Formats: sequence, structure tokens, C-alpha cells
Amino acid sequence: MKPKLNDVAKLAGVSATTVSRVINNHGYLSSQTKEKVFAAMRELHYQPNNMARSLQGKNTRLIGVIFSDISNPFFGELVSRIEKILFAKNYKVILCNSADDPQKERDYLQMLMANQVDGIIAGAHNLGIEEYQQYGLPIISFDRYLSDNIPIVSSDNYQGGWLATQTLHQAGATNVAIFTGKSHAGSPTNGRREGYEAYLTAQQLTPHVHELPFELTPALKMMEIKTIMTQHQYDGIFCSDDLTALLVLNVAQQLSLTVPDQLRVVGYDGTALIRDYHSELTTVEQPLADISTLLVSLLLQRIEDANCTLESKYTLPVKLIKGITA
Amino acid sequence: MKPKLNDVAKLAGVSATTVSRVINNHGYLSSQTKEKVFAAMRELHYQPNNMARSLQGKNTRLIGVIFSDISNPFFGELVSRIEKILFAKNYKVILCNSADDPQKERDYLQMLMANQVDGIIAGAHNLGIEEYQQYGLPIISFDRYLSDNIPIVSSDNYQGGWLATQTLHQAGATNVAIFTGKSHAGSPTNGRREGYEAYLTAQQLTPHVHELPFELTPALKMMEIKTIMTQHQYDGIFCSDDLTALLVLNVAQQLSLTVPDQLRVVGYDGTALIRDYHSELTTVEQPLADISTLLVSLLLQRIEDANCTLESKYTLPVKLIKGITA
DNA sequence: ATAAAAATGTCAAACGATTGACATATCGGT
DNA sequence: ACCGATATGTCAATCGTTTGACATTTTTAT
Repeated sequence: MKPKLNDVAKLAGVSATTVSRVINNHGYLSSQTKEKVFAAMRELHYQPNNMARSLQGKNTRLIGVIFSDISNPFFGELVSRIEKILFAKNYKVILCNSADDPQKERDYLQMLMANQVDGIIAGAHNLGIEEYQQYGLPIISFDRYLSDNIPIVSSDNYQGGWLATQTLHQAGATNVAIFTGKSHAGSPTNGRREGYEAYLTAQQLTPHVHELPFELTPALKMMEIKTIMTQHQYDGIFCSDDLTALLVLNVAQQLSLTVPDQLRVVGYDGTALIRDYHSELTTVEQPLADISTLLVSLLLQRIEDANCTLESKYTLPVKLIKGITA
Repeated sequence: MKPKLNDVAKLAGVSATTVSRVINNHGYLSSQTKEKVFAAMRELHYQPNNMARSLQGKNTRLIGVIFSDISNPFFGELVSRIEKILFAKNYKVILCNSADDPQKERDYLQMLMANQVDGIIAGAHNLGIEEYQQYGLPIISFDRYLSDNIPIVSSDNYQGGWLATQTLHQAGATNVAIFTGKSHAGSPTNGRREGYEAYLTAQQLTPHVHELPFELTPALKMMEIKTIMTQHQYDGIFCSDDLTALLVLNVAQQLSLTVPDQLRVVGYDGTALIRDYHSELTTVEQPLADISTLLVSLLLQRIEDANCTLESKYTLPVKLIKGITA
């Protein structure tokens, strides 16, 4: 059996209360007793039972992290960073891949509640999950509107869309398309498209918006892209994520379009993976380090003080990563 | 305050015991009472407190999943799959990025113990963590020796190394190098190198082993690769992971080496990401679906019956994914 | 009508740790 | 020798749920 607080007490030759006091550094304690107790704890490999502790009203120090799928490198990097920051602050992450399935997301919420998590960081793509409002739990959202009192952290999508389009334009493109996912009302991600449209309009150019269904497999998406690129002779394409940009570059090669002479491409996200292994790609980098730091710090503020007032929206600046594709 | 079992009982007009019985489907229950109770639970959005439940000796249904870093697409995909399978079986994942830091890995183990996880799936790269043996906890390892009674699941690294090298050879390469990470004693990953060496030896060819320190940044690794490729005129390179293969292809381009005529390249892993976005790369695919299914199924067997006898090693066959780089 | 089966209730002891109230003991300083 | 500070102990309630023992009532079948 696993050692319990009482076993430690017996071995150290002190009372259970004293052991608890040592663990929680509560009340008067001589360094000798502390040492005795610590020694006993080490000897037994004792670990206080977190379940029992949190029954007293102590925090569980568990945080639910809901994203659509960490096998997407963008979410992989983001979640990895969030986990690292939380671990350093002695919090643990319960990982939830919602797979863009609203029902799954609801189930996850239930589960997180049942596990008494102290808070949630949510960045999946399903909207209209009313459940988020019901639980009076600290929640911070990434790049997505959940409900009025849930703060949103996002990169400056509008600015990013503008910047990307400007880059394409200044690289010589005049017939510029955007490849984006289905737009959801209220999703900050729409900002990328708005920035794109705003820039083009300001330049008296016509926007060409292509919505690629999010759930397409990459192979199907590539076919779709090929069709589009064959039908239209774009000389600049802004992809609202880097993976799509890779597909576009792929298709460009298939169609023998030279990049960036005949076709200019700009992506979005700028993960470490892309920067390291596709430095040729010009892209708009989301400040993942800042985003994850901010997500965590806001969440912890809410956890420590449920009534602390937070902004409803935090927008972090993006940066252009210059490759050779635009 | 969060609703408790008693609140549900009051609202449903039954005793607390009955509510508990309904939840646990224990003893005689009429469908009317069940319905009443369920209705009350719904109305209050009641979620039984998992902390309190597991104090009774009930399982926490928490699984610790330790990998070096999910921002690596290989681990990202693997963990994502593991999480999905576990969620379907009503288990939750506590995510641990050990960052290849032994101390962090020890801390994680402690933390997982404190949180009463039912089991652990470990696939980090640190060896010699004695702690794994101390806890009498169900553990399954991926591709890594932990201790005698901890089963290892891995792809057939030896076969994969052989296959990769054979592919390079049959594509016309005779001066074949391997780029691999530092070899750790007891790590099944060494099998890739052994398969490589065995094949070459069988063909009376000389192995050329280059160990690239695992912790190098991609940029530094690329420089290192460039140096090596300039000094030696290899016509075939087997990379023990796909990301390194991408770097090699990159360097090949910088050095104006045509692929696959002057240089043939084979990678290892074959994640969805690589297959989807780098179909040009010839690589050895690890059966991630089977690996994750097996990892979970073995772990659950151990959890259900601590004494069930498992093999000490499960080796799953690999598959060559034919691209155009070899 | 009667016995067995089914349905529900009451009560209380766990689970493992925390914490406050209170008692007691040891120590140093004066 | 006495005060206060320091150190430790005992005891019991608490957190939310489960579960067994036992009692009581209702339903069903014969």
C-alpha cells in the first residue's frame, strides 16, 4: 500500500498533526523535527494524496487545456508552451483534444468540472457552447469568443491580414487571393480576412476570398487548391495558416509556377516548426511565447481573485517573418 | 457554490444514499426514481466530485502521459492519438513534457503519484530514472527501456533501419551514411542504427555513423549537417527521424546536389504531417495508430489486473513510404 | 392472503489530509 | 523561579461521496 501521512508520523516518531504542519509549514516547528519528518517522507517515498487535500477546499492545481488537436503543430507548440509555464508554477495540465466536435467539447467540460480543475484555457474552434457560461469557473480563451465575461487572448489578426496582403502587394502582386477556413461569426480569426480586404480595398484592388472547409484532409484540400489556382491566375495568395501555404507552394510547383516571380505566397502562424524547417516561407508570426504567457497569467489572476477585472480582449502584435516566397 | 450530492437528493425528494445508488447503479432502483434523480442532476448541472469519489478507493481515471515535447510533431501526433483513445474509454490525460530533463521527469513522476493517477505512459528519452521502479504503478513505455517489469512498445527499429538502408542501396547509393541521435545504452532506438549497420555489412559496404546531439537547435544541426556533407561525398543518407531528413534535403539544395540522382535520402517516423506535407520524402513509417492502441490497451490491462503477465517487449512492424528521395 | 422480491430510507463508518482549539512541555532570559 | 516564546501532542470536525448494515415499505406473484 501507498504510505499515508500516519505512516510517516509513526516512522518519524511524531504525531500526524506535526507531519501535516511540516508539509504545510504551519505553526511552530523546530528544524530537527522538520528534518526527521522529511527524512521519513523520503524513506517512504511519501506523496501527500492530492485528492484528500483538495477535499479540504485546497486547490487541485489542475488546469484543463482544450484545443482542437495538438497533432496540428500550431496547437502542439502552443499547448507545449502552456504546459511548461504551468508546470513551472506547479500546475498540471489535463489535455483535451476537442477534435472540433462540439459534443466532445461539452463532454470535456463536464469532465473537467468533475475533476475540480481550478481553471480552463480553451482554444478549440466550436462556437456556441453555452456550457462555458454556466460554470462559474475561471476561463480564458484563445482566439475565440465564448461568452461576454470570458477574456479572449489573440494575436492581432486584422493587422496580420493587412501585413500579409501588403507584403504580397509590395512584392509585386496585384491579383491577390486569400485562402481561409470557414468564417464563424464572432471568431477573431475573421480579422485576418478583414485586414486582407481592408488593405486591398484601400489599394483599389479586388479581394478574392476562398473558404476551404476546415475538415478537408490535406490531400483533398490540395486538390481544391489546384482547381482554384488553375481557374484563376492569382499572382499572390495569402493563406490563413502556414500548412495551407505549404500546400499552395506544392501546387505551384506542380503547375510550374515560379515563386516568387509568378506567384507570391504568405502564410500565417510562424511556428518554430515552420521557421526552422520552412524558412523559405514568408509568414506572419503569432507571438506564441507572449500568447501562452498571457493566457496563463490571466488565468492565474482569475483563479487567485475570481472578481478581478480583466479586459474582455487582449490583442498581441504580430511580426512578419521574411522568407523568399513574397 | 457547486451543487453537491445532498442538493440533488433534496431536489429529487429522495435520500442521499439513493442518489449515490443511482449514480453508481448499485442495488435496487425503480426507473421513476432514477428519472427523478437524473432530472435533478441535470437541473443543477450536478457533477459528482471526483476527488471525493477517488478517496473511496475508486479509480481516478487519470493517466499520466510523459513525453519529451509535444511540439515535436511525432510526439504531438502520438500523444494526440493516445489522448483520443483514452478519452473514448473515459480516461483523462495529464500531460507531461519532460523536455529531456531527468530532474523534470522525476518531478513529474512525483506529481503524478500525488495525483493518484491510475497509470502512466512514458516515452521520454531520459534513461536511468530509478524512480519508475519504486512506485508499484502500472506503467507502459514507448521505445525506451525503463526497468525489467515495464513493458516496452516500439516499432521494429532494426527492421526499419535495414529497410531504409536497403532502399537507399537499391536506389543506387553505395556510400551510405546514417545521421542519428546520441545512442543510449538500452534504448530500442539503437535498433535503427543496428539495422543500418547490419544491412551494409551484409552488402560488404562500410557504415558511416554520424551522431548529431539531440539538443542542437535545427539551425545548428543544419550547419553541422552541411559540414559533414561537404567533407564526405555521401550518395545516400539515412536519417533516424524525418525532421533531420528535411534538413538534409535543405542542405542538399544549398549544395546543389540533385535528389535522388546524386543524393538519396530516407527518413524515419512517417507522421501524418510528413506524409501530407512532404510526400516527396521516402521514409519509414511507424504505425502510430497501432502503437497508441497497444500502449493504451496494455496499460488498461495492467490497471485492471496488476498481476496480469505482459510481454517485456512488443515490436510492431514498420512500413516503407515511397517518396521520390530514394 | 401471504411470502418473496423490489424499492427506498436511516445511519454511520470509511477514504486521507487539514486545521482549529486546547493542553502540555521545554527552553532561554531575567 | 517565573514569564513568554517555542515546540509538540491530543482530539475532533470537516471536505463530498461510497457502501454496508439494517429497517421499512411497496410491489408482484402465487
